[in-house]
Amino acid sequence: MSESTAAPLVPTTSIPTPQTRDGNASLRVARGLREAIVAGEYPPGSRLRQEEIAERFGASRVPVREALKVLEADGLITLVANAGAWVSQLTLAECEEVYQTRERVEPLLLRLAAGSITDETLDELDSLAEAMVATDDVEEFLRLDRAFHLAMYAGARTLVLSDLVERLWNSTQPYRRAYTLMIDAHSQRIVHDEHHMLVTALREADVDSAERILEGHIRRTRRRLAAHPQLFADTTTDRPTTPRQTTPRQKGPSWPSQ
Amino acid sequence: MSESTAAPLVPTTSIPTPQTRDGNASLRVARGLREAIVAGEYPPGSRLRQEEIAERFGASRVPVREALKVLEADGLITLVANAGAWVSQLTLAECEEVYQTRERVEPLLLRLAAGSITDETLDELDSLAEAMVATDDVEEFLRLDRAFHLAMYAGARTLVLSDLVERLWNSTQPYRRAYTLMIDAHSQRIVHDEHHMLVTALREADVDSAERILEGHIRRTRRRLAAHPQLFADTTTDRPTTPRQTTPRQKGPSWPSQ
DNA sequence: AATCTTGTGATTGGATGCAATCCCGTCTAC
DNA sequence: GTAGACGGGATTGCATCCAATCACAAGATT
Repeated sequence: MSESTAAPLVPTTSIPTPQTRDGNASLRVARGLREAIVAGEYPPGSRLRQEEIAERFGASRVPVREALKVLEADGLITLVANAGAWVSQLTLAECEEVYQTRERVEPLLLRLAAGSITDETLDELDSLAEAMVATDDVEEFLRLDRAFHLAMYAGARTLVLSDLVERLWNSTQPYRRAYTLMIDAHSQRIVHDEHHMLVTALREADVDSAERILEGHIRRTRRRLAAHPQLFADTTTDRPTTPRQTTPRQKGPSWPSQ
Repeated sequence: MSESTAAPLVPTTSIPTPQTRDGNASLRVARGLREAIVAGEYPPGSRLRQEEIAERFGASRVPVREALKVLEADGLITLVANAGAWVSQLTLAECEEVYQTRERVEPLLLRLAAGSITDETLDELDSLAEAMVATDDVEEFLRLDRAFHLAMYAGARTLVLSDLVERLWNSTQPYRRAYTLMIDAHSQRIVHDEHHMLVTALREADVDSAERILEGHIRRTRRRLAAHPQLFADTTTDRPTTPRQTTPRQKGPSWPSQ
């Protein structure tokens, strides 16, 4: 490239600041990497190399490391000092913990949001629930499910709580995906009924019922997940049978302790 | 490569690594700064300068920035791009949000911990509750209150949930402190009674009652806080009456949006 | 033959330096 | 007297560079 300039110094790869704009690089990396993990691009246990991520997002390793700290706090990845970063692997117990937390927290968020749910929102919820029945694409199903729940909560003028709920959703997304892949028609029908009952309760402005239905909905999902322990990291085997290839099954705790 | 090391270069400034040890600096900074904020050393609204923190903890600005990211995720501080970091200021609404979340989440954690509470723990809880009545030092009171609750939860073999509860405690600590300063004898007596009832319920292994008592305990504290809105940042005045001296009241949202 | 030791390559952690941006006191205009 | 503009100084954001640590493979010893 580039003989036009006599001085071959200054490599600069043509553009001086290709994407330094956009305000702040670490935010961009955190957002993008979070999306990629939630989308399943990096499955649980994947090793995340700083330089690879840096190159992918057109940044240096410094903002990447800041983003990794954020994602660790999100519970999405696990950092081990001087060793590296891995996408978090949840044990069944940890996943149930997150779901039990959701059972308590999401009904509250729904209550806080219920007041400002409009008729248009209710119609939108109905069509989302319908679309979930119609599709048989797993990714589409997951997207619709997430959209359904977040649409219910959209009216809440909260920051802390909606943030928390989104984190809880993100950290369990891989397991919802794995489970959805093996879901049967019967369970799918139940999910649909529960969603429909939720919209009905909301339409009648019966917040107490809506809370209870939502709690039961999450609890049933948790129970169904618990019936498939093979989806999770095994707690019994401390020494991994797989001698750690590119993905050391458990380099540190699957969830950072602090 | 090279010769047999005839050259005694290597300045090494006497001590090779004065405090590089200790594993990792950003963890040390995050821990120390969190303690300092929770201890009230930096009140809400304080500006946090990277270089000052770096010097305080004997590190450079890079690990400090990583620590700031972690504390932002904790909800303890608020980062604004290209502007700086401030200790988070909660509005009354945000503080109530956190308390409502605690009302739902802490009873669950108590339930999960209840199974492994020993008699010694119960005695310890009793003495902590007694000590709270005895003292009239605010900091001591806060420390004991925190110790009481965390001791109840100590037996829970959870990581996500206990982490979450600790974060919720930390982010509301300044307001508990401000409130405790103006607490009357009557309210203090109620707190003591609730703590005593909690221990009693736990001693009788009545988890359902314990959950309800704990929920009511937190709710009553929230109500008392709400009766003192002057403790919080004001939502009505968008332009701060105080023209921002060292502490710009609201540079961005008091809680990071993502 | 199995285990311990040693050394090399790869990866992470942290310090320094520089460009971009913002804060804030001061000045100007109405 | 109040609101807006402006420029110096301070502070943040990021890239590069170097040291420290770890993983892993080859060799030596019992």
